[in-house]
Amino acid sequence: MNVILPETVSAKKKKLLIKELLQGKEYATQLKLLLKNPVCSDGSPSVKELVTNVLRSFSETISVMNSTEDCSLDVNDSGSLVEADDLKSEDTSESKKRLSPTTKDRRGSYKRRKTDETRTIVSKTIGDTHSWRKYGQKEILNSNFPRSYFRCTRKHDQGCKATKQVQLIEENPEMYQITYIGFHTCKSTLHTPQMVSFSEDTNWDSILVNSNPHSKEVLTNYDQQDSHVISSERSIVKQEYPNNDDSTTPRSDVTDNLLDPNLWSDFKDFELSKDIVYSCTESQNLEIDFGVFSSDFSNDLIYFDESHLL
DNA sequence: ACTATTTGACCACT
DNA sequence: AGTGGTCAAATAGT
Repeated sequence: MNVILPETVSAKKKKLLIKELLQGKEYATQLKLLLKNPVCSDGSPSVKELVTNVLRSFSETISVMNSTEDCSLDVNDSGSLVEADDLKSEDTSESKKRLSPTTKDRRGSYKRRKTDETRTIVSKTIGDTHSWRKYGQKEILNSNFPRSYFRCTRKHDQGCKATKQVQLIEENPEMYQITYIGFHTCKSTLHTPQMVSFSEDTNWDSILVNSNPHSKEVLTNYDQQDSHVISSERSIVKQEYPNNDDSTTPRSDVTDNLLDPNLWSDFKDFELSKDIVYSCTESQNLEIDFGVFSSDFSNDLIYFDESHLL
């Protein structure tokens, strides 16, 4: 495990993060012992309780790390943190709308953000609780489906840098691969981002987490009716759907399916939802590598390489 | 040179 | 009027 905390993370937060990680490690250790010696009826916590605690610790940790965003911080091109307000001041919408005759047309003058945080999900729908504006569509080489580019509608008034790219998956045109780039710094969200929470009623048999330092992909499956198969090389998902009559009409344009309030009412950037495959890459604020953490609940196997912790 | 990504202008819809 | 899609053009990256 390789956690690099930036200078801008306060000592208090660092303390909190370390506390949570240590707690999670403790729970994982207990779990390991319990799995080694399953006949323990001495009042020690159950596997379910321990797994809940481990996941809660991770969720809490990531929530705290994400909360650095709340300080209106963002990352500029050189990788250093800047105030979101500064971004706002340099990008006022109305002043740019009409170019003066002397102003050069700045179309295409952009900086490609190679190191921004990206999260890739696979979903049947492309809508979410954020408001997006489509700004481009392009035929992509070696793909039958065009890629659509969306930006946050708050980009100009709040300097929100979040963008997403949507593309139908070649191997499964029923599913969209959605790549979120950058975090929302706008205040258009309905509630504060929250990590996935696991209740006592969580169906553990239906959850599979498989992550390694190379693929960094997390597959979640809350719906037992669905069957996901994922390749760690690419985000390919093969899925059997619940009876769905419109499955015979492939969608060629992602705008057909922008908003589905019922399906997406609970979806936020960092919330796991039904039918979603998450693939997280590098973080702009924190460089996190959870090392080797794999679990197979069906076989009662769990492996967490804690040597990476130190 | 080529592809991917973004911009700004324009337009349709509500 | 506000919102959001389309599209040609500009530019970054390889």
